[in-house]
This record gives sequence, C-alpha cells and structure tokens, in this order.
Amino acid sequence: MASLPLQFPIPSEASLQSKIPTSSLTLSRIPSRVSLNSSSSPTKTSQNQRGLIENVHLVSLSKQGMLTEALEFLNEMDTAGVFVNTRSYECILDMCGKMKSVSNGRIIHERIKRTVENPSGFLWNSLFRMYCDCCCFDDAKKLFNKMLSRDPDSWRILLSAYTQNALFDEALRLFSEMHMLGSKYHSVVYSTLLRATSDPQYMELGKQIHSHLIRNLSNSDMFIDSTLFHMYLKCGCLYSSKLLFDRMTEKNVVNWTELMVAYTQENKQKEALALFGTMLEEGVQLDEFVFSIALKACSTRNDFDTGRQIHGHIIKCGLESNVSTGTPIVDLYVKCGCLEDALLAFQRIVDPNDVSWSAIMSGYSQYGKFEECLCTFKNLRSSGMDLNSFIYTSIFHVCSAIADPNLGTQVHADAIKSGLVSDLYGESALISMYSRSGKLDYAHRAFNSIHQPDTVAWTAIISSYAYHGRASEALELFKRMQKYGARPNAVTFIGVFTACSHSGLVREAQDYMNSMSSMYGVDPIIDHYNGMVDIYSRAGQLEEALKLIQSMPFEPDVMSWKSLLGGCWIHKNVELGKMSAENLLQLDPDDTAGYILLFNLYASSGKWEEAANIRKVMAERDLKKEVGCSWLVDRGKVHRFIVGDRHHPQTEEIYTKLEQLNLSTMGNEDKPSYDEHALYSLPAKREEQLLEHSERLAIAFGLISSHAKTPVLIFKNLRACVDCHEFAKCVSKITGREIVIRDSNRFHHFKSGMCSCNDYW
DNA sequence: GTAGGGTTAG
Repeated sequence: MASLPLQFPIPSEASLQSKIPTSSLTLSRIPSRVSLNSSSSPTKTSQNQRGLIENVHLVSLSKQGMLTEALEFLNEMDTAGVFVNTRSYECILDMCGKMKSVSNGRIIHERIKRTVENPSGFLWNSLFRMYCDCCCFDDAKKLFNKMLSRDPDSWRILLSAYTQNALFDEALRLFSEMHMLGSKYHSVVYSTLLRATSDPQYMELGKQIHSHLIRNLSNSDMFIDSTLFHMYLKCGCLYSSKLLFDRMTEKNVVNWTELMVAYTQENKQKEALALFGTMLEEGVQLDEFVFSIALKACSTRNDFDTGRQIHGHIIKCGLESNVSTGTPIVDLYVKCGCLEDALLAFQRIVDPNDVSWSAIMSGYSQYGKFEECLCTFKNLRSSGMDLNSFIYTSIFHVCSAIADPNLGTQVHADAIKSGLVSDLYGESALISMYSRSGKLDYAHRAFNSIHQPDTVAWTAIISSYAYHGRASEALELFKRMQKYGARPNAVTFIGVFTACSHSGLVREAQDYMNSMSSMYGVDPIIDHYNGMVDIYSRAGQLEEALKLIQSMPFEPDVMSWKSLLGGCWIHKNVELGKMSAENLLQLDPDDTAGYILLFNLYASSGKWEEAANIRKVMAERDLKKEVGCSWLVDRGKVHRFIVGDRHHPQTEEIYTKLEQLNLSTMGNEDKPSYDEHALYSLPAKREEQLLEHSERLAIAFGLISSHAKTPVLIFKNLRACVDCHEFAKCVSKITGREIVIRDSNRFHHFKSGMCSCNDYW
C-alpha cells in the first residue's frame, strides 16, 4: 500500500514545542486535521495522523504549564471534533499534578469519564498519579479501589506518594496489603519502601523488609544496595552499614560521603579521614560534598596538616571558590587558630552564603575581633542577606565580651523578630550574654523561657550564678538540673567549681570532685583539678593545694601554678609563692600575670629588693603588663577610662566628683595594698595614682551620668584592685547607690558598704 | 516515574 503524500512535512514533537508560539495559537490558524487526498480511502496511517498537530500543540501547552490555555484548546478540539489522544491526556494530567492543580485535574478526569471508552491502564495510572501529586490521597485511594487492572505501577505510584509525603505508616500498610494479595513487586517497590524505614523507630520493620527482599528478589541492584545501606546508617547501625558498604559492587561518591558523615557523627574523625584516603586511592570522583565532610573531620580534630593537604587538593580540582568547599576551608582555619588564612579563604569564595558569613563571624568573635564582627553584622543586615541563628549566636558572644547590654538587648529583639533565637544554641548564648553584661535577672528570664533546657542551657545558668558569686543558687540549680534529667558534663562541673571557689565552699567542692566520676560519669580533666587548687588556695589551704598539684594525674600546667601563686599572694606566703612562680615561669617565661603576682607578693611583704628584681627581669624581657581599663555604657555609648585619664569631655566634672568621693571615703577604707597598677611606680607616686584608677574614674562618671535609682554598671579588663574594691564599698555606703563591677574573674555587687563577694575573690 | 550526601554556634 502506497503511503499518502502529506501536504506538509510533519515536524517532530520536540521541534514543534520550540517553534509554535503557543499562547496565541488557535484552531483557525492551524489546520484542524491534516488534509488528506479526498479520493483516498482512510487508512491506518491516516487515522493516526488525524488531529496530530492539535494533540502535539496540546502537549506543548501542557508541558509549559499553560493549563488554562490547554483546557480552552481542549474545548476547541472538542468543538471541531478532533480526537484527543491518550498521550495528550497523560501530559496534561502530569502538569496538573506538578502544579498541584487538582481542580483542573478533576475537569480532565470528568472528560475522560465522558469521552474515553475503556481507558488504558496507563491513563488510569496518570489520573491516579495526578491525585497523588496533588496530595489528594482520599481521591487517589478511591480511584485505586475502583481500578480493575491495578498493575505493579499503580501500587508503586501510591507507595511512592506515601513515602515522599512522609506518610510512612500508610506506606507500610499498603505494602502489607500488597503482600496479603500476593501482588508481584520488584526492586523498585523495595527501594521505595525502604525509604519509609530509614528511621530508628522503624528499624525492626526495615530488617523484616530486608529479609523479605532476600527471599523474594533474585537480583539486587545498586538502588537496593544503596537504600539498605542508607537505612541501616539512619537507624544507627554503623556496623551493619559498613558490612553492606563493603559488599556493594557499585559505590558512588554519595555512599562514601554518607559513611564519612556517620563516622564524624560518632566522633570517629580518624576513620572518616581514612575512608577519604581510600577514596583517593580508588580514584572515586570527588565532589564538594565529600570535601566539606573531610574538612570538617580535620577541623574537629584540629588536624591542620591534613586539612591543608585537602585544601591543596581542592585548589587542584578548581573548587576553592565554590561556596560549598570554600566555607569549610574557612572553618578549618578558624578552628585551627589561623584567622588570617580563614580571611584569605573567605575572600576567595565567589558567592559567600549565610553559612560562609557565619563561619568567618565566628572566627572574628572567637579571636577578639569584636568591631569587625559587629561591622560585618551591620553590613549584612543592611544588604538584606539572609541571616541565620549562628550569626546571632556569634553576635551575642561579642555583646557579652564587650559587655554592652544595650546592644545585646537590641540584637536580641532583632533576633526575635527574625525568628532566629528559637533554638537552644541561641538561647544558651543569650543566657551568657545577659549574665556577663551584668543582667543576671534577664539571664534567668532567658533560661526560664526555654521549654526544655539541655545540658548546655543548664550549664550556662549555673555558670551565670557562679560568676555573680551566688554560689548557693548555682548549686541549687545544679541539683534541679539533675531532677529534670539533664546530665551534667565537664563544663557544668567547671561552673560548679567556680561557684564553690567564689564562695569558699571547700568541703562541697571536695565532695563534687570525689563523686564526679562515680556518680555523674564525668572524668575530671586538668581544668577541674586546677579549679580545686584554686579553691584550696583562695581558702588559704595552700599545703592542700600543693599536695593536689603534686598528686593529680596530670602534669601541672600554667593555670595550676598560677592558682597557687594567687593564693600565696592573698595569704602572704612568700616561700611557696616563689616556688609556684618559678614553676609557672618555667612553663611560660612570658606570663606577665605571673610576674605581677610575684611582684605584688614581694611588695606586700615588704621585700622591696626582690620586687625590684622582678621589675628588672620583666623590663629585660620586654614584658609589659596589660593597661588596666574600665568602661561603662551610657545611653548606648561606651565610655572608657585608663588610670589618670583626662580625655573624657566631662573630665572636669568627673574629677570634681572623684575628689569629693576620695575625700569622703578616706579613712573608711582598709590600708592600701599593692597591685598590678603600681608596678612601675614608687610607693608615694603609687598612692597618688591609686586615687585616679580607672575603676574610680568610671565610678565617678557613672554616678554623675546615671539615674539615682539605677545601679552603676562597670566593666574592667583586669582583676579588681583591692583598694578600688574598698573604695567601691565605701561609695555604695555613702551615696546609697548600688555599684556593679565585672572584673576579669567575676562580678562584684556593692551595696550599703558590702560586696557580694564578701571580700573573698 | 525507585535511594542517597556536606559546611557555620552555646
């Protein structure tokens, strides 16, 4: 039979889709049917060609998501009596599902019922899939129950819809139904279903399905292998996963990455990196995901050298500027203490995202680059970039370090507005921020707002009270924490020891030290022993402190000796102090604080020659003590003072006030001692300088600038000086004002001539 | 028309 010549060549469907300007196309502009030679009788070919262009056009409209136009065109085709083929229906239903337009899908469903006799299994499945894609599971199930010829695809479509929408119980019920009916299923059904069991709560079921597939499936494939491997990993069965992984005939980079992630989550960074090494040996194609997890393993274990090698590898692969690899490189350098390298790596990222910014901001906040951190934050905010809760946590850290409660409160409000303070990280950072800014009540409020505080949150509030010298409340919170089922960790015990230390609770601290490991399962580390040394030393039990240093299961470090030296200074034990200082300076010959403590010890014991010698050694080594600086925040502005400072615009008023205060407190204070401020001064000059110490200037300014009922809140970078501590006590008595000073160690709350530390610090 | 991965904080 000769084929009939067409009047024009029929283009391929694909080329038509790109050529036809679909939106304005109507039946009047394209032939409603391909013209055939009228004298010829219809043949099979001619039947197939009838309405072909219209159907192609309908498919084209559907694929472009122009559902309204497609429906209109469908009506025009009806009017013109053009046959709508199954393929067109499938396409339009597919788009209805993708666009979740169940109303249009229902119109098509009705049309099919009216116009299509005996719809094929394919068409039924298309309809069915449309309802599934639109999440209309009731309609889908109704249709499913009506379907006479459910094929394996029908089951799979519904099963897949259930798993994709996390309706795992329904998925498992359906599978059970399939099983009861003895339906045939192949690997696709298993891999779809296993998705539902990749959760610890379904692990047993997952195992059953695994054994089911072993019995019913003759050949496994990479989907099954991969899904089973994934399922066991997600259920926490690393060992089983590894067995499956080793047996997999075909492994790809995703499988390797998953296993590495599992190792890092179990704190097995070394194993993760070993896997990475094997990947390199086996020549697996690497991508940004696997690099990022390898870098994370390095940063977590502070493995700078391996991290640097991986960085080199990334450069070779040309992925250095990629945000997914560039960001963990930044984090690696931040964690390894190389802020400069981190900045360089950051600058190389072509399009840094919020994660990249939070990584670099965390670096800024950790390395004291507070101004840079705040400035970056302001710029990001005004640029409209998406911020995340990590960024806010870093900013809370900065606010707490610079002790600016106003800024902290503003950022807090901002974070609430952005909805980014809702997780425990942010909340715990908030507790610390408020407490370190002198607002213990706000800190407690932040703690109370946490629905279920975890160990870190409890630790933050315990440490806050400890830091403010409120030992009994801190220890009470420690008890409550256990009642609520939160398990203390090593950091919690640091808070507990801080509380005991600031209040001289030697017995209690001993009890905690002895029960840490047995009762709480926390093995003491050197920081805990040093805490105990500090507690003995402050309490004057210097021999006990020394005994502990000598008997503890760690080599004493700088902190161990410094704590003992501090105690020797307080309790004027020159011999032991000298020995502690020698040990301390042997470990770190440049420890300025160690020299200053020893100098003060000599000076306060009248050993001027030895004191002068310390000063000489320091000068020879070019060691200068950090300049004492006190500051306070008034109406959002930070006012800083150093000793004898005359730069403040209100200097006149400040000094007048200070003179007045010095006169009224004179005689009320204890006899002046010697402290770090006095190191390079002669005794007479020293006393003169004492009257202009930074704390006193800050107190004077605080009194004249703030409201009479509000406490004067002052921050100092060094430890509070004994004389100024006395001064603050007197001022609080004479003026009736409450004064709060945060020094480098803790908070002092002065009220009516008393300090919350009871002169014990 | 099935499965699956990463990086930032207290």
